[in-house]
Amino acid sequence: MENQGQGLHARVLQSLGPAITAGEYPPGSVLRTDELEQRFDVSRTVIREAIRVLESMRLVASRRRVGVTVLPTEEWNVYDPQVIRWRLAGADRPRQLRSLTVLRSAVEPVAAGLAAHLATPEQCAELTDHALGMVATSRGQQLDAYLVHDIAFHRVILRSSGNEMFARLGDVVAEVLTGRTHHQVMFTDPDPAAVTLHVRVAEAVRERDAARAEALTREIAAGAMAELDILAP
Amino acid sequence: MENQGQGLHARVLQSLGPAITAGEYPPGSVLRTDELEQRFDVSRTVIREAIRVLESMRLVASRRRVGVTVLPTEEWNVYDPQVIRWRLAGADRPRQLRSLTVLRSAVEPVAAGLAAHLATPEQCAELTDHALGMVATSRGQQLDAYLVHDIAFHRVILRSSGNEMFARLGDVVAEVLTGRTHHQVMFTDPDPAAVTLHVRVAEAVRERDAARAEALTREIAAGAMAELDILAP
DNA sequence: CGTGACTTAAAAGTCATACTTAATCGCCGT
DNA sequence: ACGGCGATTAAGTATGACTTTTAAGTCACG
Repeated sequence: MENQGQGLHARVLQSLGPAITAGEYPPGSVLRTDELEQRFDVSRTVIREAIRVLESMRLVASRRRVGVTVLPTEEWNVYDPQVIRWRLAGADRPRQLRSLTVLRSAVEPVAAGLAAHLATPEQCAELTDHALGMVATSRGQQLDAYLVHDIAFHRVILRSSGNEMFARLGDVVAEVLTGRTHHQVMFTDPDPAAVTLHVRVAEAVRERDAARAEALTREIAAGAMAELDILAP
Repeated sequence: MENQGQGLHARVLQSLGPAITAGEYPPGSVLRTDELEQRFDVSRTVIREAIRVLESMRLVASRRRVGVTVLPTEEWNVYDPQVIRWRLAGADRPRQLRSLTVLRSAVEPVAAGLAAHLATPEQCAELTDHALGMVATSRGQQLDAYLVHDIAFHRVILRSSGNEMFARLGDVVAEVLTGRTHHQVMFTDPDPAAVTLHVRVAEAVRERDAARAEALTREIAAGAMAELDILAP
């Protein structure tokens, strides 16, 4: 029996998860375990484990005598990294990207303000390094190298905030930035204004100027929103 | 075989989840399925399903020949509502409450600003109703009634923002507010200043004044932070 | 003495099957 | 028309046999 993933349940999950989040099964649709058993040619055990996981993500609900019903979008655990990844890979990627960018615009400025208070000298150094890295790679089609620094920069900010909820958004930001680079203005170099803002945020944090760090990060966020044509107040 | 919950796997989950998030099993500890089988007196099937769910929450990782190892805190899906509930019920409730309050302070002002743009007339009405409800119940030990309006108010703001990520934080805010009422200043009536701020937020949203709605909500958040002695910039 | 290839065994993963439980549907009687 | 009651269906649970991965121990060889 050949296997490709890290377990059969994972394989089933990687098939059902994207399908559900993509809306292939509209809310209210019913899946039956024995049907899935046949479709994936695996045992009951495997299907049930996959279902349990989908259930914990609130993508589906399992009820006796009726089957596994797909839940409406409002029920989904949209903060589950797995769900985020599936949705970003699927059809409503644009919508998802907007949602996440708005979330970023709320969180990152506050995180930067906290980082200005709490960042260790090492973190300040990392921040500066990556900001300078962004400058160095901001011209001449080095978008991938630029992206690495950009992601790292925002990750450090979020981690330095000392708030675990913020820190855990690092992956989300990484996905958003990656998505942006690879699916939008692939050809043009990054906006020089944005690059400068990053350098100045690093400065502000180093100088423990929370208000300035926050304000500057808010400008970066505004830029990101503008790129996606999101209404900016 | 007697059952109390909605399924045996749920019962196991409700026992293991809180234990792990409370730090009863330090990171790196190993659980073996057959040991758990005996401990809970259930079949492998049930244990495995519970493990799969814990795994999807990144509380544990299962590896062959070694067992189910508890992951360090940084790995946990701290946005999973279930995980949040477990942690709020456990030992590091205070820490968790702080993290969540900081998150609120970042998100809610932005949500309020968006709500000012997007709230429907019905939502504006709900907002006003609940704000007035807060006023009406703000004096004379009617804390439970007050709490209901407070929660509803913040829920409407988050939903009106038109951002699904924000909307899904409604439950979190509800937990935080409930926790605050039931575990802190249970005896004193709510701060009149906070009550007034809610009324004014409702006004600002109704008048489509995004900047004012955001600023006022920021004041509410600052108050919540102050209650928990969180450094305010 | 070290190192690399080989063996072993422990624990998770999978499967098949039998059985239990709960809830929906429809029949039947009032 | 309606309400209860049994039949039926699909999920839930239990169990035992078997497979796969892999840490760890062993042994021979350099």
